[in-house]
Amino acid sequence: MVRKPTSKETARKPNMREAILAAAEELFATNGFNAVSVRDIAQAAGANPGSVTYHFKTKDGLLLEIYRRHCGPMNLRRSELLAAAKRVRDLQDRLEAIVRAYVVPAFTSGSDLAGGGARFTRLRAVMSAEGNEVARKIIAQTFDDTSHAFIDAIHESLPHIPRTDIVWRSHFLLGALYYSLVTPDRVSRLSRGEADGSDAAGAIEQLVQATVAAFQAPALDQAAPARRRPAVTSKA
Amino acid sequence: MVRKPTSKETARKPNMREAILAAAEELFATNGFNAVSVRDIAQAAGANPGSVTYHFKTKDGLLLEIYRRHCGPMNLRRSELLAAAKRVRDLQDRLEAIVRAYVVPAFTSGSDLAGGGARFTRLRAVMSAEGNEVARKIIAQTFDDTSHAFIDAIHESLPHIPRTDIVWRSHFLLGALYYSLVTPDRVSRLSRGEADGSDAAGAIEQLVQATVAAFQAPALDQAAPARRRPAVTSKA
DNA sequence: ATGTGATTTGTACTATCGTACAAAAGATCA
DNA sequence: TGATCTTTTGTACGATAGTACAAATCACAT
Repeated sequence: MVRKPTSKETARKPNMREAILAAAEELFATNGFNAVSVRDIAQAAGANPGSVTYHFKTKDGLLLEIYRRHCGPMNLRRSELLAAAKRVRDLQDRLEAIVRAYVVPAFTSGSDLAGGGARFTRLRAVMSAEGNEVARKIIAQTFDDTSHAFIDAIHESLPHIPRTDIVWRSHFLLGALYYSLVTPDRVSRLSRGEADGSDAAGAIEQLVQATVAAFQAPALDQAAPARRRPAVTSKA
Repeated sequence: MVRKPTSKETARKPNMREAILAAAEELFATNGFNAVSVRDIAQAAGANPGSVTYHFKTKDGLLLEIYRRHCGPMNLRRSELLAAAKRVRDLQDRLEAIVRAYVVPAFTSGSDLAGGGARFTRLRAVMSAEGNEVARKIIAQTFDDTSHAFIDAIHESLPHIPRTDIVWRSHFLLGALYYSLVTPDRVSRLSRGEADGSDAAGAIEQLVQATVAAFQAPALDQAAPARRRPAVTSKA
């Protein structure tokens, strides 16, 4: 023991496990689950392929651990922000605060790592699109409670809107949120450089503003029955 | 030539090529590109694996042909509906007609097959999420023109909203649209059976209603500067 | 210094992938 | 009917997938 830095929280703690998790998260979020091989992940993490098996047993196990790592903190943060939002007096402000409480944790860090929130949310978006079984199970049993809590809170702010409409609009919100993280470049392209799709703060403001308005739209049933003029059916 | 039914458009034309295209479309749209093997597709189409290679050379070629098959008709239909929508006098009605012109072809049949529009749109959603290269190229050079046309039309209906905001909100619309087709079961689940996420007509009405309201939301810059109270930052 | 448990490495196995290609089968027209 | 072109079949090849496992290495308390 000649002044060895105890290797705890001091100089470098390579911590292969963490490196693998981070690399897998990044690769899965950008390329999908099946397009990324265990060897790809190992290489990106500077690890040996066998090391992945050692720490996570299977590729599914690795994905599972990524979810476990993020779900708790993100839902906790959402709960905190939702509780705070519910205390807002003004009804309009409260609705905006609720939406913000839902959106912000998805874009920003869930716990420690910078941009981790956005990366994990993008991962969820991609897994959802691919119909990943592991993800589907976790999502349903981890996020549905949170989703219901938000839907209920929004419904309380908009009692005249049927719950069904609130559910649909919440669904649209999540879809818009996901898509913003999946292809931010499309926004930059279509705006001809005027907007930056990768700017999280800008995306949040735009999303919150648009979503609040969408929630406040009149309910479907009571939409002025005199002006039904869909103009939908063209000749095939 | 003894009255042979010329095999054109008559009795049965198995047309393996079409069967393979349909099977691939379905499988890609629900499982992603890499999760589906050429053998899976062949089996689902009742064809031989080698037959896929014969008709489409490569797996990428197969995906490419799926896009080629749908892009033209869908964009044509959108153009027709957009042109009709632009002729609507009332500004509010016109905006709704424009949004409808964008949404409806994505949910309904692009040309002949029932439900083909929704299936192809779901395919695009999944490919987009997976960052598929083949899809990315086609999308950018095939759909950006249409997107710009819609953005311009919407901007004309809402001249007081900056184009950047319109772009963002159009982006949210597409994200919501995609997500509705990717996980319709989530709507059914969260609404506790009150809504059916698989009901295309219902989804369209909800999406149009919510989106029109989102487009009509005040612009970001001029959002009453006195009421900035984000209530965002919690104690990490 | 040494023993012990945790981690990393290297390698190998089997399965499946996309694709190629020759042979069989089917269609078409003189 | 026989020749020719298109389509389908069957099989095979090299590459790569996920995972297992023994050996090597490391961390560290004694």
